[in-house]
Amino acid sequence: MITRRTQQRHAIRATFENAGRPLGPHEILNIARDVVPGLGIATVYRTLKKLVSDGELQVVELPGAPSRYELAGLAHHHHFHCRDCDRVFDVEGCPEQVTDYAPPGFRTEEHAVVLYGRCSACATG
Amino acid sequence: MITRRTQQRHAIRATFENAGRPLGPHEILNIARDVVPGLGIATVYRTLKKLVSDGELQVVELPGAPSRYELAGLAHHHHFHCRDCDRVFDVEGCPEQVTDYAPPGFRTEEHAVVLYGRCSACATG
DNA sequence: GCGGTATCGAGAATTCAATATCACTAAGGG
DNA sequence: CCCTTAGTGATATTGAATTCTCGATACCGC
Repeated sequence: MITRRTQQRHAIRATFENAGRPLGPHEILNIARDVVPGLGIATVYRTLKKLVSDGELQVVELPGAPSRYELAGLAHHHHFHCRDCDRVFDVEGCPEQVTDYAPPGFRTEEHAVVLYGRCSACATG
Repeated sequence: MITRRTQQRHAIRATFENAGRPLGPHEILNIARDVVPGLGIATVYRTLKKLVSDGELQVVELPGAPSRYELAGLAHHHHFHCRDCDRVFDVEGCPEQVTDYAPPGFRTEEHAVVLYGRCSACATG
């Protein structure tokens, strides 16, 4: 099964490289359609799935919201979810001692921090 | 619209008071059925909705998982999600400075921390 | 260029949490 | 105890995200 280099896949990859933040399927669709007008949502999902299983992208799950996707291999970071525009942004820095908060006997393997509020664009308006 | 005191509603309330941790609809169903054998999932959802709008319960949203519910009015805290048994537990303590991590210009209003790993029961086995 | 086939696009289908429907049950005031 | 009706249980339905189907398209090795 040879992997071909299609416009669609290229446009989706480029979308992530330009965005610099996690993107949802419909965000990707809207942005990548500027490059590939006929792009369909099925192709977006198909491509996301492939890029994730190829290790190029990572799934970003958030409370009460559909998954976002971001480039794999980024340094450990967390996320900011804007309540106005629903966009998600990366947040640098990490309260590493959070793992100590687990009750006695619990084995903590990972953690996630999500901030909620208004992004700079929405806080201004 | 008079509110009646039914066995079902009482059993569901008692379930939360005994659990001491956030519960999902099916967890509630299973536990409360020990008291009210015929209990149906529709009643669980109906009752949860009512108790939330009455301010008795709060919704706990978690990444990539159906909502849990917990008693309202608890002190600020966070959550631990066990990857083995899928149960959620409360975690005391809070890295308050996390809100400072937001990028410049962002207005942070709230935050959530979720720990992942094995709860004490699952870590032992 | 040609051909084989990976990939695409549109729409149908699936999944699963959550809600609605409706005939039946039972809480509780009189 | 009786009657009204809030509440219940089983099941159908919804809604949103995601996946599948299938005929059409376009990579790319030859």
